[in-house]
Amino acid sequence: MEPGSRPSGRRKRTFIEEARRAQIVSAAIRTVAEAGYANASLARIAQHAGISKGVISYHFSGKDELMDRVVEQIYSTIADFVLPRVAEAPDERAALRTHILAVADYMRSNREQLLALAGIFNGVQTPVGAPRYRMAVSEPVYRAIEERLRAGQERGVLRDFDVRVMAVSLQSAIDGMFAYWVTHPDHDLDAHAAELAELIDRSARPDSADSAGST
Amino acid sequence: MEPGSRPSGRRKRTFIEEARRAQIVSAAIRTVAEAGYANASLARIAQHAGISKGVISYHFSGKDELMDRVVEQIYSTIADFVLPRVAEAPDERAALRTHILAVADYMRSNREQLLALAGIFNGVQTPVGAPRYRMAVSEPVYRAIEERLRAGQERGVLRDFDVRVMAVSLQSAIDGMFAYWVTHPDHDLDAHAAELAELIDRSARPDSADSAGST
Amino acid sequence: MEPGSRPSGRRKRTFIEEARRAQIVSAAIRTVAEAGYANASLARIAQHAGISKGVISYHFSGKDELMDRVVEQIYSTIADFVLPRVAEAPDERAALRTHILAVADYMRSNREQLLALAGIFNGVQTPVGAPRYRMAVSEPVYRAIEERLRAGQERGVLRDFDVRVMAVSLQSAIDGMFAYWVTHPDHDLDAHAAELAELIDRSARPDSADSAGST
Amino acid sequence: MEPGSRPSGRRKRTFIEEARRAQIVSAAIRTVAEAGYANASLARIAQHAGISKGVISYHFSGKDELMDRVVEQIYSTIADFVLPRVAEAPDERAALRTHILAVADYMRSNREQLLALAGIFNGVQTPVGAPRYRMAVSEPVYRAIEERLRAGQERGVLRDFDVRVMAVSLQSAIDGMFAYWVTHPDHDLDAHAAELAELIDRSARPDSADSAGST
DNA sequence: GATGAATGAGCCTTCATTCAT
DNA sequence: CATGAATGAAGGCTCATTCAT
Repeated sequence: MEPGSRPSGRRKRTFIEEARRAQIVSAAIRTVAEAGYANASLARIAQHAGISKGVISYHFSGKDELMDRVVEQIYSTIADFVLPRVAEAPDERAALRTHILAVADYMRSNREQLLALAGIFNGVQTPVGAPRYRMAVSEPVYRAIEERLRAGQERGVLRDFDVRVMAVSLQSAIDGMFAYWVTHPDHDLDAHAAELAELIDRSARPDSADSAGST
Repeated sequence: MEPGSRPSGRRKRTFIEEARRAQIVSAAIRTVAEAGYANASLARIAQHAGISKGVISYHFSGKDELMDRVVEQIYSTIADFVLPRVAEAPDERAALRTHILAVADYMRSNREQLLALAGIFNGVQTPVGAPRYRMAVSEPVYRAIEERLRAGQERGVLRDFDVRVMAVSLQSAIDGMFAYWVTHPDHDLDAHAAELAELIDRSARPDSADSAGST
Repeated sequence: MEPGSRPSGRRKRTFIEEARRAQIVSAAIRTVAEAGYANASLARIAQHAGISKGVISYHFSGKDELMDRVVEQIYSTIADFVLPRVAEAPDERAALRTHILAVADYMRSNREQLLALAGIFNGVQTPVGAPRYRMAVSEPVYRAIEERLRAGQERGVLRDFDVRVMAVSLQSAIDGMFAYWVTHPDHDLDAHAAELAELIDRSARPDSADSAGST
Repeated sequence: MEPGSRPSGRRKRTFIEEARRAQIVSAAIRTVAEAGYANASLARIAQHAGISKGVISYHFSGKDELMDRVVEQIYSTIADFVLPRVAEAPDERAALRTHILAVADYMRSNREQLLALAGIFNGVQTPVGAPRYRMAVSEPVYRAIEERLRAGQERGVLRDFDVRVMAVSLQSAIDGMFAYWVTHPDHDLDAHAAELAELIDRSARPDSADSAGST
């Protein structure tokens, strides 16, 4: 019975098997980042990993599953970096600023993951046009952000905007910042992040507030 | 002598040829929207247009040129709709709001163009990962927005933010709005647009201002 | 009724039609010479001639007929140059030498025709592998040469070799000379021709003869 | 990791892979011989070999490499047959005769190789018209022949002709003999070869010599 | 007579996937 | 567990040819 063939059966994986999967996922990230999703054939990924093409098929049910794991892995790595920092912010308004700066901070040294994500997001589309990855993966992120926003609103440090719109706009602006950075490698990412944080803060703070409290 | 073989010579096109090109571009938009860039093969596009595959090669030098024309066409159509409305706004601060609402207004009835654009933007990538379309095509848009922003700053209706960051963030938030709408067809696009306009206005207006002047 | 559709009906051609055919044949020669037979598409030939693709199909029944006419035309032009010179040779032994030198003389200033011929000869093959052009076109040439050789044998100025083998070898050595010249443009064609003439003379002259009589 | 993708690294090949490559090369020879280079598509070659089209792409980097290997293989097979016989000849003058007879002897039972070579030589052309195969492949052959000729001249068994012209003419006459034979299957190849050997001997022997010494 | 337009077959290649070893 | 080998579909593209205008 092949490992990849079980959608939910979740068999225990051997250590060596996990290692191989991690190695392949990592090679996939590098490959998509370098060559784009369209050119990231299993052959090229295997070559990057220094293994044979068949191995990938053995460990993953197909290209789709591999890409799912890639996205999963990147997201969880980002979360591991960002969440602890955000948790330390004094309040939800400050957390917004921290969130933006931390993500930028992380991505500055992990461009490959950025490129891979972007490549996969738009490269893999279901026929009906609904990008399956973006949705499946973004929803939990939106939820988490919204929860924080709502808490801030209740506590009075954030004004009463639509949390979903804010979450979507925030995430989009961050993505846009990265996209711009990718095409303009000399762009000052940290300065951009700081400026964006200011924009978001102004759009989210209560009417009476000025910007004093959040730096 | 095939039409597509002229690299730059810009030969005069017959009426019927223009019609065919338009028909093919339109079919390409529909196809990319429905199936994603990766699956938008010339065969499928031809099928959508009800013509033979060779016709496309006859009228366009290749898939790349076709996609260039698609992007070009969509952008100019959007501009034709949005720019006149923006020009009527009383000042640059109001223009920001108008811009967002107008684009949303247009896109509400032109979802396909949206999907096609998104598909092409990330589907066509140069090996180094720099999406060639997005950059080439976004730059003029950024420039136009920036000019307006700077004018507003000089006139004092907008505060002194970094115009490039604002332009990128604005455009991203709009794109994000559409992306969300695409995956959530029941989402209230106009309400989202109004809310986004408010966010942007708050982040762009001078410190002393309140939201009174722009509604 | 289209001109090209008559295999043997030989309708009278208008002057303008003949001009077009000549123009197309000439463009075909240039194209095959430059790009090789495989790359000499009707489109490219039409482009060379500055006319539309359809014109060729109108005047010739197909690519095959066009190529037939090309070969025909080149052969007859060569014959027009070579035969008068050969006819002036004092005897058949001298004629051999003259033949070689005259052909070389002609080809030196008509490389394109050479290249075109070579391209067509091997480019167009019938499925059974018997190059149809070479045979159909070479036979009369062999016949003419053989006739002269036989006359020389009867008159005693040539020894008693197999005339067909001599004709084939002579023609091949000439072709080989040109082929070599084509790939080595700096090669001294005239010197080669003179040397080859000596080789042939030695192999064809009667046993008792020395080379004195033929220079 | 596909075998064909290694540009020069010369990886060790498995036995089974070599077998497949040989099988494909052999099928290619048969196909080109039967249908001509232009019609020898990978599809037809695969069909001849009884395998799927993809297999060829798997084992060879492309059609070009396959054809290179075909030429290589044929040449080395011919050399393996001819060279030992030539080496046994008493002197260089006799070697010339042996060379012609041996090649004819070999080709008599390997017509397909002949046809394939001819097809490839002129089928594959660089745009500038310089047949890449013929030159690259013929030069070493010319060199080898010339060396022998020069040795014969120094030893006094051959007269003092231009060795390059002789090599080209000899090779051409042999090729012409085969070409004729191909189009005239009933032609007596051995008789032709004997007659050609006589022609060459006469053109190459020293002035004083008669044909006595070489029969 | 000539053209632009359209066709559809065929080309070489790449690819995800399967399978025997 | 891993590999090399094979498959067959699909991709973009070129081409000779046909035909209405």
